[in-house]
Amino acid sequence: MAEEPNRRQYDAAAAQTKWQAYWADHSTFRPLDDGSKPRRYVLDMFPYPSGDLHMGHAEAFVMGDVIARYWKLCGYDVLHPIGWDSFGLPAENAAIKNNAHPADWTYANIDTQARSLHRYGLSFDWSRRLHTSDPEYYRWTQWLFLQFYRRGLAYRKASYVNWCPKDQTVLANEQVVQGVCERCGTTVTKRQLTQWYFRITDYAQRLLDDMTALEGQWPDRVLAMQRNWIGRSTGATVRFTVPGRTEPITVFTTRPDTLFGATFMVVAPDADLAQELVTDDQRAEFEAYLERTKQATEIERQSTERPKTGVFLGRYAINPVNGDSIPIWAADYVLAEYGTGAIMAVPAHDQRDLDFARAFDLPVTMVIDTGEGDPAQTGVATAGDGVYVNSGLLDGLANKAEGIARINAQLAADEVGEPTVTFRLRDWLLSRQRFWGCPIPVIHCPEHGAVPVPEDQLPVELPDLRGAALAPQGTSPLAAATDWVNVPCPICGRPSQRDADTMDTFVDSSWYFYRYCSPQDEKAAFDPAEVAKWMPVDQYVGGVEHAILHLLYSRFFTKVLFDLGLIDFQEPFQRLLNQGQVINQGKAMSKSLGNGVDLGAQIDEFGVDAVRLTMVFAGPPEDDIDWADVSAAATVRFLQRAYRLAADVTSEVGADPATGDQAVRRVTHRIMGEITDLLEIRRFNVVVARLMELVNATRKAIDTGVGPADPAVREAAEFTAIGLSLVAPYVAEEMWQELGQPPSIADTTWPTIDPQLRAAEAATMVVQVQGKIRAKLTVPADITDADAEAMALADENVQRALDGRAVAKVIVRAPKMVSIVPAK
RNA sequence: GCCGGAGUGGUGGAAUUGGUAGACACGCGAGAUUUAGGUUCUCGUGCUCGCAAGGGCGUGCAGGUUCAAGUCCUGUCUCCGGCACCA
Repeated sequence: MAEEPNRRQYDAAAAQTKWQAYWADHSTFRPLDDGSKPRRYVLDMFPYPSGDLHMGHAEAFVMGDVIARYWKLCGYDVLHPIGWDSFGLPAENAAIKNNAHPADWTYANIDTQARSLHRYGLSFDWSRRLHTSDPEYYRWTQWLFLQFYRRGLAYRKASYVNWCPKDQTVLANEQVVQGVCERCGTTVTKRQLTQWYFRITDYAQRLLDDMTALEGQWPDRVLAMQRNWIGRSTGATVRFTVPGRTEPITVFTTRPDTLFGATFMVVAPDADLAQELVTDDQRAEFEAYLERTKQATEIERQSTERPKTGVFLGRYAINPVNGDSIPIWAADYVLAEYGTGAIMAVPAHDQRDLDFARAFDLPVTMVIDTGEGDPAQTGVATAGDGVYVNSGLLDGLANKAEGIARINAQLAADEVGEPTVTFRLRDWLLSRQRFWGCPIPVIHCPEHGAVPVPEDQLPVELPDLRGAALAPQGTSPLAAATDWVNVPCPICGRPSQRDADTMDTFVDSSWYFYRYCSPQDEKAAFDPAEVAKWMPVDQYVGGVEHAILHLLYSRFFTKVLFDLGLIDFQEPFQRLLNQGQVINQGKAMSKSLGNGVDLGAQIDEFGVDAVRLTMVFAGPPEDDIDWADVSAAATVRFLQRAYRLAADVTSEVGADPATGDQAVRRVTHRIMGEITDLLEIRRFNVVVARLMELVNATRKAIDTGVGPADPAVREAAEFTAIGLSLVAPYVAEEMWQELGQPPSIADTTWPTIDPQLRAAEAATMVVQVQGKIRAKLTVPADITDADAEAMALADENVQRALDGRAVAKVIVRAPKMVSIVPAK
């Protein structure tokens, strides 16, 4: 049945079209940038342009939008920009398939997403839009790379790297998840390659230390994950002399106090050290073992259940504390990349060492008696506290900290070791053998080696390759583009080659939030003066999937920019909000499960406001939303109810609410006060619940109370519209217009709450006798303690509960509660 | 194993500093409107005993502190997320 035009109904589709145009025409969400207001920067993690927006985007963006719109109403000059992280593999794969250029697919998808973002009613400043794949952007990614290079923070190194056989490219450590490629799920293998790295390990301690400032501002789990990833561990380095070798072997241990129990050593088979130590007699066996190790996938290698394997290298080392000669083995349970790639094995007190000792019949010496039995017999290594035995200077001691201190002192005195800190974090491998990324601005000259491209020749633009020319070959497609690759050396002019790899796309996204501050700058990556005005970011919003990669890299970049003197702060994001996922029927949406929910279809059916409001109301922002558990249809009904309040108000614009009904005002101010508090602590779902209460209360006031002409009802309806504008901006604009107010509601101000009105609502007072509630009395909000007590004792239910007993004690918390303790 | 988080009705979830457990919704039930279905509106809805008035129980489990515990303390179980042969 066709609806007649009705001012008591709002038409979601028409409102969307109308207000999108209005906001664009009036630059409603472009910051004034004139210094007249305090500034705030709200940043959403920028999307990757793979197809249209999905439900997950919708949830993330609405959370950021609530904050941005709230701050704008509170009188801040809000920067809320948007752009695209537009380099990356899917574009390249699409180009190969369609015999096209990756840019075709990329920019077409960006257009699609941009239209959807407009429709979704987000308060973005579109004038600052950027794409990381634009030469105007990646020119400065290259420039930043060169600054890192000059500071010695970008370097080339040959080593075994993670290799994805499907994508035919190397991966950063952070991109290998449980032994498989984070992107395509293929099992990752190892390859020896010479690649570019960023020296993020130099910043490990600072990255760790500065997290204390983020405590309470970032989710605990993100901080925990980063700490975990950085993996600081304290211990000692100990040098073991090796007969027949000038250099000692250095190991790292967290338990130097167990040194007397070190009965053998183990080196990583793929470390250079193993190659060098192995005797000729053992070489054949070692080489065979090394080959097997290299072929083992990460998954096999990481399996804890896997039996220990290894090979004796034919050499011995001297235990520096007791002079014992101990054999040196190679085994793949020792990692070449961690510590020094060699360990002292203490089988009695480390389960891995004990498993190895038992497998190869090596001696086990208990040096800490924990009373749990000798590990050599039980097969269970003991790691707890106990009394030192067989430990020379430590014998009899029962304190681990003291034991470590004493042995460290001894090692220092003998000049064979010292306290040391080691990190799990490894340098960031940034080369990728792919086309659709930022070219590394380096030219390899036979004479001068790696030569930076002069800054005035940036950007090094990508050549026009398409289709099959982009197919994975194990080397970068750029290497085959001879016209592009072959260039003269910038120093000597000799025939040289460009570096044919591109950068990890996480480099692009590690600084985009700086670019937003001066997006059209042609002279610099960013204008330090603009950055000083807006940054650091006040609120960052995005998925927890970036808890380590993107956020750690961005923090690293920020510290380097600080060291370069370009900025004066060391953390880029002051507050972080991780919104949850949108799932359906208990599971992540996926094609194979057939449980996908299409955002566009939801919007077509319910309207943008209802979809946004449903997302916000579903639960706390960090929680996952199961779309099967929520009802967008119910939200549509609520929005219509809210709209009808505005349509019903009959008082004049500007009618003084002070002349209106005070009971209505008390409810309005109490609820809006609560909403303000809830916004500060980001409980947006409860904000919506309170708005529903306000709508219900105002409805009642109109229908069965003071009626639509009371100025207090106008105030309630206006406050409702303003509160609603954060979440459901289109219906809020319609309400605002219906109330006779000039557009846009986004240009009004957040209501001032009258604290007296807020506090003055009548309260329900609970009376407890012996801790049990015996009465609920309605009392004035300003009741005195004495009156409250008297009222409580006068209540007949209370008297019945007292049952004639005398009152021993009364605790009064007027106007909420009176607690009576009877005498025994 | 280590680190982080969470356990509240049939469901999603509320509950600043200890002070009415279950706000607000969904769902469900009853009624009104409607030719019917849907919509809309009203009332009810933690469990339990009771015709009722009014009791008893109740925030994973077991203790404790307190006039008062979802909230604090001790122990314990379960689930989710991250890391993990990291020396």
